[in-house]
This record gives sequence, structure tokens and C-alpha cells, in this order.
Amino acid sequence: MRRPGDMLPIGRIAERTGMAVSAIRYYEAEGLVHPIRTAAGQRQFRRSDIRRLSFVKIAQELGFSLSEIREEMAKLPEGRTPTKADWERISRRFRTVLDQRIDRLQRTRDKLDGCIGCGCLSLKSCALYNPDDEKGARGAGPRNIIDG
Amino acid sequence: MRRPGDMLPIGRIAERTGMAVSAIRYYEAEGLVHPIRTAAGQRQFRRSDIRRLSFVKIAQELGFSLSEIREEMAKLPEGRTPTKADWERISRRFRTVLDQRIDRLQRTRDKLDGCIGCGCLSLKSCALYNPDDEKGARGAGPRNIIDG
DNA sequence: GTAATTGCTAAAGTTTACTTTAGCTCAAGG
DNA sequence: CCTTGAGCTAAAGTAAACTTTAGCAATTAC
Repeated sequence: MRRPGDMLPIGRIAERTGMAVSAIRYYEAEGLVHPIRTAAGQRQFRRSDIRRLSFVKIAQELGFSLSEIREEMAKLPEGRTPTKADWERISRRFRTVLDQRIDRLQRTRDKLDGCIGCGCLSLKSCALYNPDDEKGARGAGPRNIIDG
Repeated sequence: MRRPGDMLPIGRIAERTGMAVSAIRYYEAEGLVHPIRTAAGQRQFRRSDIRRLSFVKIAQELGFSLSEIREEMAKLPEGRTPTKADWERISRRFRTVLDQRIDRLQRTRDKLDGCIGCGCLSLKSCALYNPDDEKGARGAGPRNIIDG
């Protein structure tokens, strides 16, 4: 029962995903979708490609690069709709990444809090701001927030 | 008492900040520092420029773009070392931005949590993942995580 | 059946934040 | 004095993630 009508041209995919046609072509070039072609060379997408591309968009908004997304997607079955198990695994990985990002931001904020009002900009001893001679000599720069 | 010895050439600034010489030149082009020039055209930096550039680095690591940093710095006095009040104001602004970023990530995580295990990838009703026809028709795409 | 729409490719352009290169000039040390 | 090392400029290169353009071909709508 797989009629040709189940396939969609790039414009429809663009409408359904909210992406630009050029972006979708770019994603194909990047190996994130693999539409087939008509005899005349026009792209034909599966319905499940809408979900694939939606996945790309969500993952991007979570801060993943296209190459990271491609890696993650490489673990998904090409043709069939991803299973519940696929989605669970991916969701949990995303959650871990989000947790880490939140943790890091909170630690940064706490350090910043410790500095508000200390006037360190005019002092030589602020761990957050001032690369002292030792650190400066090592070419480290003010990475105290990040490294610490 | 402002001897010429108070001024530093670009190489010294690079050492003290841990930045590349080329990066410092770039920051000058971007209006983030304003070294003066010797008669022969070589850059001479003030000691306080080390702090200016350190500020750039910290702000970048907090996720600000160079143009945002330039705006923030435009509010700082050119010549003198920033005051305690300057630093307090900036710190608080940074803190606000960090808080917002943390909030948003936490909300995203909560939505993701609600989806783990729901199998929505294979359903048509997942608010997180599936752009249904109405949303798709409006060209919205899967921005549920972000917008909601 | 023909015009308007949609699609195609390849290549170049965009933005951010820099680095690298080429070709010179300055400045400091012996 | 003369050789290095440091500096200078302008322009091009880099990476990511796309968009835009140019010049055509295929489809769709009337």
C-alpha cells in the first residue's frame, strides 16, 4: 500500500517543518536526510523525514551541532519511523547534556555572585577577573570562571 | 608621574591576557580597545587595557557576542580604571542573563522529562516533537520546546 | 498548451570571531 | 652597523550553518 502519494516534494517538507527549502537541501548535503529522487531528479521525502528534520531542529535548539546530530541520527534506522526505545535513549542523552549545561551555568553564577560588589576591577587579587603575573606569564588569561 | 614606561606594546598585552596578538588587533578593529600609537605607528596600551581585555574574555565566556560586549563597554569610562560601581552594575546584568539562561534550560529539561518514554516519535500528538498539520501549515515547525 | 510555480545545481555570499600570509618597517642587542 | 625579533597593514582563509544568485528543467494550474 505504499502509493507514490506517500512521498512529498521538498516544498511540502519545508511547510511542514517550518524550514527553508535551502536549509533542507543543505541538510541532505550534510547527510541528515536521504530523500530519493524522481526520474526527473526531484527530491521525494518520506513522511518520516518530517520527524527526522524536526529532530534536527530540536537537537539544534538544545545546542548540538549538525555533526553531533548526524552521529546521533546514524544510530537511528534509516527507513522506518524511530521506535519508542530510540526516542527514550535520545531523550535521556539530551537530558544529561542539559543537566551538565545547567550545572555549569549555576556554578558560574555562584562565582559571579561572590564577586559582585567586591570591587575587584580595581584590585589585583580578584580570582574571577584579574590574571595575575603568574597566570599571565603562563599565557592563561582570565579563565578562572571557566576552569575553576 | 605618567612615564612612557607605563605603556605596553601589544606583545606584552598578549602575554598578560593570554590572548593572541592577532586577536588583540582584531579587538581594536572592533572598537573594544583603543591603544594609542607611537610616532612610528606601533600600538601602546595602558595597563588598564589588560583589565578591559580580560573583561572581554569573561563576557565572551558568559556567552556575549563582541558587539554586546562593545555596547556594555561603551558605558565604561575610556581612560580610567572601571570603578567598583561599574563592576557591580555589570555583574548584576550578567547575573540576570545567566539566570534567564538557566531558567530556560530548566524549562526545556522539564518538557523533555515529560516526553521520555511517551513514544511520541511514533505518535501524532507529541507537543514536543510533532508539528501537526495546524502548526505545520503556519510554517511553525517544532518550536514547542523553545516557545512554550 | 502555455504561463506560473516549483525544483535543480553549482558557486558565491553571509555572519562571527579570529588566524594566516605576504611583504615591509621598527627597535633592541652585540 | 647589522641582524633578529617584534610590529604593521591589507587581504585572504577558516568553520558552521545557511542563504542567495544564476541559469535551467520539470510540474501544476488554468
